[in-house]
Amino acid sequence: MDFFSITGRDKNTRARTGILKTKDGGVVETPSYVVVGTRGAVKTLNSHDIKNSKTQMIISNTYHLFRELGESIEHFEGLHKKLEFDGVIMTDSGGFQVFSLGFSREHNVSKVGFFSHKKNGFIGDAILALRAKAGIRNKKNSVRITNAGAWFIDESYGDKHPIVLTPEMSIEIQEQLGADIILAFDECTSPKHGYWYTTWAMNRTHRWALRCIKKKKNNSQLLYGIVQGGDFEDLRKRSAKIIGGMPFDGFAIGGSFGKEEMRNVIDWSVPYLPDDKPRHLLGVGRIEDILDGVERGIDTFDCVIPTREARHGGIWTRFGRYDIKKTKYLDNNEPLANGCMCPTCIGGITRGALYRLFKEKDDSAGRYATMHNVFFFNTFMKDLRDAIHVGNFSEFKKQSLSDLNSNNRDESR
RNA sequence: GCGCAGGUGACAGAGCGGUCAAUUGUAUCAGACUGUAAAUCUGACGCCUAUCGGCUACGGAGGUUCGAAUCCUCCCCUGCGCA
Repeated sequence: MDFFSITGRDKNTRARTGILKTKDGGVVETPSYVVVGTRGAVKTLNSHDIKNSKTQMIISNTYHLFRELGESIEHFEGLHKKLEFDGVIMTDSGGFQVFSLGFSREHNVSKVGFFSHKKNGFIGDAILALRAKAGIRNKKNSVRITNAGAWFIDESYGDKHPIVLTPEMSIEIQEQLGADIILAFDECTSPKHGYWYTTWAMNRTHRWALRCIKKKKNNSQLLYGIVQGGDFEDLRKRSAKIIGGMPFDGFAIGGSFGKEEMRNVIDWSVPYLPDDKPRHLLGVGRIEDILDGVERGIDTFDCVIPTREARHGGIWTRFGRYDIKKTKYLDNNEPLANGCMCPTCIGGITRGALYRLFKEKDDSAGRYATMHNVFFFNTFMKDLRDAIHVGNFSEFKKQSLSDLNSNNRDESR
């Protein structure tokens, strides 16, 4: 049962290093970045690319895989086979989709902060009628939440009837998907919800957590509980205390909140979570956020930023992000980042070359960019671990932030 | 030379009497992206102006009309067909 061991601590903060060993022999050094592979694949990458980009962990998603696999999930080969990945795999429970397909759309809020623009797709009358029948008032919201579970009426799947996901189903599906670490089914709430709704939802998440624990059969998987409670101090503390007191193997902090609130949320939650178990911060992964999280005792992070932004032409370096699609990179023969040892840069793909691939809409553009970004984030985590090991975390954080901010003047490295 | 089809903003291509500085796509520029509704989305995109607004524009020159990218005449140019 000793799957997580702490190997080092920072003297002045809650930052720590550890080793996470799963029951199938997967080993991860923390703090670590979890690469997102929602549908059982890291977009644009093959298994070699994933490995070559130094990936230790991948997270896939219950909701999307369940929708995609349907009945055939019974014969699913398992995520390790699907991804051809022998590192550690997590699955999200589908709890985030309760939010991202639900109130996120209704309230126009994202994981951190608000959407800067509205995204309005066309929704057919049949879907709207189904939603109305299910008691969903808002046109954009496709989720009905009850104490039993969540009902999805998703226009992108052209649903003819609501698709149910309950805590029990989520666990069952996650057992079939076969990740090393699975998550309790929770309700991620919106910051636009008030105190009472957030309390109500949080209590429901707590009850769902118990149902997940009860349902779980597979002993080779580790189950994490999820702390909710919005951006309310007393709720976060209560949730951390309650979830932290349940027999989970690890803990995650979830929710949608503002950038400033995020630090508070972690500070309120972490002290109530068992110190000897791993702590995951769900869906957060900008460099500055990682530094803030690690400083506050977070061990693992997952985020779409390295992969999604890569596909959008965003190239990460320690000086921040730049857009490789800008014309000024046309004849630039430098590597994506100076001294970078990622497969893309080592492979001789220069900025000019990648610029051209993006302009030609070549499929490999996203792949090269993704490999670079994933490698960058993973390497950043390695440097961060090393800094903690040598008692240098605070200096590392300061230097990293200073490098990031220098991006305003010169993003050329 | 004859016949037909055309010439619209960087390009492609709508519009065919007023609501047209002109739909749309591409390109360009700027921005966003945090448990993936996302290889996506938003905004700008003739000139001047912070804004109101003004100015110049739909091959060229005239004309008809209160009013023309849209109708008429002539001219120039392009593509296809026939000689």
